[in-house]
Amino acid sequence: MGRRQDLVDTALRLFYEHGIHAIGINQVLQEAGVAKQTLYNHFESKDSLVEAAVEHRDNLFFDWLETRMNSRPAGREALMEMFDAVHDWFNNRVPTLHRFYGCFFINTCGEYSDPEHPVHKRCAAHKARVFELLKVHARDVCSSETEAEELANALFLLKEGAIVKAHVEGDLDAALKAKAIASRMISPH
Amino acid sequence: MGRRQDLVDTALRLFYEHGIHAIGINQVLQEAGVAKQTLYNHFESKDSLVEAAVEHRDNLFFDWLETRMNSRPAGREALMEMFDAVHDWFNNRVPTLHRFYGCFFINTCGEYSDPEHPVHKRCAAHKARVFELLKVHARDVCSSETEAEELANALFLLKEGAIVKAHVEGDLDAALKAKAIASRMISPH
DNA sequence: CTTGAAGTAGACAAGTCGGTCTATTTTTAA
DNA sequence: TTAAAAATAGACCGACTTGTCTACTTCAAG
Repeated sequence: MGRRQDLVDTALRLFYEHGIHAIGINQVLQEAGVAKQTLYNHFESKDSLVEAAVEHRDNLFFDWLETRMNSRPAGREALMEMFDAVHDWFNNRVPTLHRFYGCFFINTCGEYSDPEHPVHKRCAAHKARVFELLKVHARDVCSSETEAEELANALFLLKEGAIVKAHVEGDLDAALKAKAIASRMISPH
Repeated sequence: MGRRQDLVDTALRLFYEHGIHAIGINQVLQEAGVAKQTLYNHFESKDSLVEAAVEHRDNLFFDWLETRMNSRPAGREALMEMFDAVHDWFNNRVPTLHRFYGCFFINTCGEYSDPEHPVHKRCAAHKARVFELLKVHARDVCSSETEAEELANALFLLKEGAIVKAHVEGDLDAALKAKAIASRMISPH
């Protein structure tokens, strides 16, 4: 599989579960079974490993969500599928995404609050990417671009809110509640 | 003001801006201008200082929000005021809450993912408290308890989503967008 | 078979971590 | 005024931090 990917996989898993500053490079190396020099052969610093982990998570998450939404008929059903998908995620039915510890990008921005930091920017880029995916599907049920933008925004806020509620409060049904609210927003009823 | 409160204030400010694991006890001491032994006189460990900081932020935030909502006529206007309040927060017009770095409780749960950890529990308790506040005001515009619960839930998700969008993506109008969506949910139009 | 790249273990550096301890000074109250 | 309480500076502890360096091994391609 390659040492580099081993490092990124292990780093992501540990960073996601415990936060980035709580995890030392030595722990990543030990759990990945890789020598220290190999890490600094592939990455110039811990920060660049962090960036790689964020990028990896971006692809992992986005591809999964896109596939799930595209697996349903275009329009209303595809949009609703997003909530079913994150519901599965919250309830640990998506091994690809690891156990649920909230949103890795939200958590990471909590540790990199400076919006100009490369890591923060990458997290923002991920959210923008997901928002675009939502907009694509929103257009299928809206008669104008403005309307699609507004619907995508509403669904996005509900989804983010559900992630937070599920993680902070441990509400495993947060996604279903968000879905019920979203359902009323998408015509036709 | 008391050394204890100096420590809690300083710790909260630093934890909020940089994350908890990124801030060492020595930095808190230096910026608070307090000796190390004094800290361990008031707190038995860093973790208990963290708990105190979370508790302090809970009161700071809740009292502020409650006051703002209660300053408006009961019902629809009080509910809408929540979005204006967080809009001011996002745009750094609430000195009490410091500069905006997202939600301290969400960020903190990103570093304390174990739901049984006292710090995580305190964050969950804060969110539950805010939810109850929302429910109180939702009852004023709803004809049944079930309806009030559902409305409060929708507004809560929109608010949490807006916080995330404002912080991660730097969208300073996220609260106003959430408000527009919420507005359509509250009868009478 | 050889050569060079890639990986290994582990010592090492310079600094920080949370936390303890001592010895001294300041503050508070009787 | 005096005695107790609280705060101070700073040494110290062992463990851990990111990152560098050396010396040795594994492995693949020509």
